[in-house]
Amino acid sequence: MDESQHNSIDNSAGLAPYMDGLNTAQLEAIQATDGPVLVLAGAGTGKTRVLTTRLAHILATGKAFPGQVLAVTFTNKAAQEMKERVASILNLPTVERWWLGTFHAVAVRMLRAHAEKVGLGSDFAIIDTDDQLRLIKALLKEQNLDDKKWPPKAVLGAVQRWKDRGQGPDQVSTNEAREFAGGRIHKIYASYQQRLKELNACDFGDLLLHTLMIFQKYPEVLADYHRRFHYILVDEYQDTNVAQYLWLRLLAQGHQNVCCVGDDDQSIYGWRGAEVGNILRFEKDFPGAKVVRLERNYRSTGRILAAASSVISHNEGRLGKTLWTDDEEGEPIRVRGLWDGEAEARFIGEEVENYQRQGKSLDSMAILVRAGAQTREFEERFLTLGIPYRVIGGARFYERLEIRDALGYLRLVNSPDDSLAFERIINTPKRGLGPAAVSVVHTLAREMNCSLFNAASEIVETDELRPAARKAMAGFVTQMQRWHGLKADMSPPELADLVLEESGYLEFWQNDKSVEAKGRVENLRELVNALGEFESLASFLEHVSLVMDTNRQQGQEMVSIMTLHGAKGLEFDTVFLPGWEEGLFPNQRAMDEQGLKGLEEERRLAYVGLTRARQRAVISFAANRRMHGSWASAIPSRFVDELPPEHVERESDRGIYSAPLEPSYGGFGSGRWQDTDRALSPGMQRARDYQSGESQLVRKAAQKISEGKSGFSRGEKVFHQKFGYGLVTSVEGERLTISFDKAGTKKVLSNFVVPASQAGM
DNA sequence: GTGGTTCGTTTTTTT
DNA sequence: AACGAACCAC
Repeated sequence: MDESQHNSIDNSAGLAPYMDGLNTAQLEAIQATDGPVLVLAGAGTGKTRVLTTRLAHILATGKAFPGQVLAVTFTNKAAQEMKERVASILNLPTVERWWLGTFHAVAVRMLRAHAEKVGLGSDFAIIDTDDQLRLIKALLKEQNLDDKKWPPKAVLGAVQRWKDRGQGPDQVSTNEAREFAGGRIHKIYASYQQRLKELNACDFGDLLLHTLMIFQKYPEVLADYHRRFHYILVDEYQDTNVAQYLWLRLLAQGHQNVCCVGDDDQSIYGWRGAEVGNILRFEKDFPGAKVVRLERNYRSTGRILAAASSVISHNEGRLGKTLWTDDEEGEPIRVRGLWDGEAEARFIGEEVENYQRQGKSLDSMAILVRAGAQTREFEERFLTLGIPYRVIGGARFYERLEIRDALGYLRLVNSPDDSLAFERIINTPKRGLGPAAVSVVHTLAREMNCSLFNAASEIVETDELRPAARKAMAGFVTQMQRWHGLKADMSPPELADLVLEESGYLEFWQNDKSVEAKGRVENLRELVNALGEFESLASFLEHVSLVMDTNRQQGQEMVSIMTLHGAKGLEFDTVFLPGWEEGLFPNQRAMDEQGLKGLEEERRLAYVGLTRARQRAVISFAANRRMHGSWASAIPSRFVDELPPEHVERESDRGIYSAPLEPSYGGFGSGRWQDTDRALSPGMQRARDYQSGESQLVRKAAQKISEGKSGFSRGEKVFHQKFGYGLVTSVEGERLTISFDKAGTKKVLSNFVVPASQAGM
């Protein structure tokens, strides 16, 4: 334990008031303003405070003017919080023109200033995922690639991975390019970039990639930024991808005053290109770097920290931190086994009510799940119990269908040459301009080398379209021209109102009788309202594509339900962690695709989940879970095993991992099948332990014996306690696919099944 | 061109 | 189970 972190530094040494109450390590991180600094900030160690105070300190001591500091974050929320806190420390009214924002917001500002260097106009559009997919689809078709074999999503994924790594089409090695469909996907990448250029558009990855290219190709531009930025601050450094890393490294070469804050144990975005390596390598990248560890935790009880530390200690290749707290030990971690997902939801519902009866606020409780789909069970349960809840994450405001459509209109009104917007709304609502009509416009646009809108205005003068379509198209073109003409004379909200009204889009939803239509109309109104705060349509559109947040609706006390990923950076008194089952968490797919790397990232997710808790954590798992429609048996997560037993209180429902006491399923089964000589798997043994309380030692021994195969083979006749007799149709390690005589085909773990010959023994 | 039906898929998410 | 995409029939 680092004694120095015990004591807060008092103010007698003449420290500025904003330094009050900081511990030694925090102070060190703040005061080491010059030269490279890596702050390893464990969960709950006051990371944000350090970051904001450091920035305030640099400004307050006159080391730099606001315009000379670059501060980057990953989310708008983090950027916003930082702005507010720094402004409040320094008592400043505004931080508007500061270089403080997300990587993308900062990059777009740089890119607008130098767009011509990568062949774009400074008014380039920023496209969303929908547009990206439509582009990719069109290109696949053009190149005659089968989109069954090469799903647009996967192709886009490959493109994004290249971009995450800072590689434009020209930088991808020939070898690697050939790996994907013999180079055809790489060809798609090249034409995708070409198309974007023609459309005067960028995707999110481009914002960084293009600025990176500019830095590399135009040393004078980079030198200019070097002169400008005396200090650089980076939040959540463990989440940076290669492109962001290169981008930062180039910028930091100027004054070398770069401070990166992060936690390698909380790196949970590897699947979208984040490289833990960036943070692990910091000292090599910046020789002479100072490394400050923040290890004193101000958030959680001792037992929660012990549990989190114990789990994460199973990872290799960590920089290593030891979190400690002055707080009390607190309550033990509760671990509860339940029969199935429904029972789990019932249990958590009851516990929420219990805690609520004890006077705990619903706001202080959260349920953190591995996958978004898991939220449903809890929602249903809470609905019947009447417990108010909010699901955090899900569809963001500007990702909603009606908002994207409306934005399509606004984009087109703003710049009629935005062909992606044109494509999106030309037949929304239905105007009788389907794929056939659009394809005619496409062809002409390509011939004339002009935008779709231009082509459409030409085409209505000809008889290339059938009369009905021609009339519809002419009407649309005329309307659009009128709206575009009104742009200069109307305020953004007035114009938006008019467009949504006259286009019939609003009416379309007003007439819709589905349940969600009403909400959609409201969302559209909200969009119009949001426009009120902007000078021009263009500035609003930029805001919406980069920044627009959706944290609305508060007031009533509610339990939060969200994914573990969504919970990063948040904290709650009580945290429920359901679904700790092998396959679900750690997620099977993560392990299949990424192996040990995937498992370790899952483990970090467990660490993040546990460290969200201030007072208590309640972990649960179910023995049976319905997945993708069919039932599957489950065994407790290995992470359960990695918790320190002395800090855990196990509870388990009766009978979840043993056969029923009496033969109740069609008269089969004596309940003795578990006593056959077939050794138990680690997971099954873990499961059984929750019933019998066997010692860890015994269990470990059992693990050794049983590691590996299931012992069943294809074609074997087997018996299952619940599903009856069946035939094994495939074997993957412990996972069997069985075609049951009565219950249909199910995936079942081998532990739940005995050879048919042993049934009823 | 529209609307209904079947088939196939299914983590995590920001910008 | 549930959702979306693709396909087919009017």
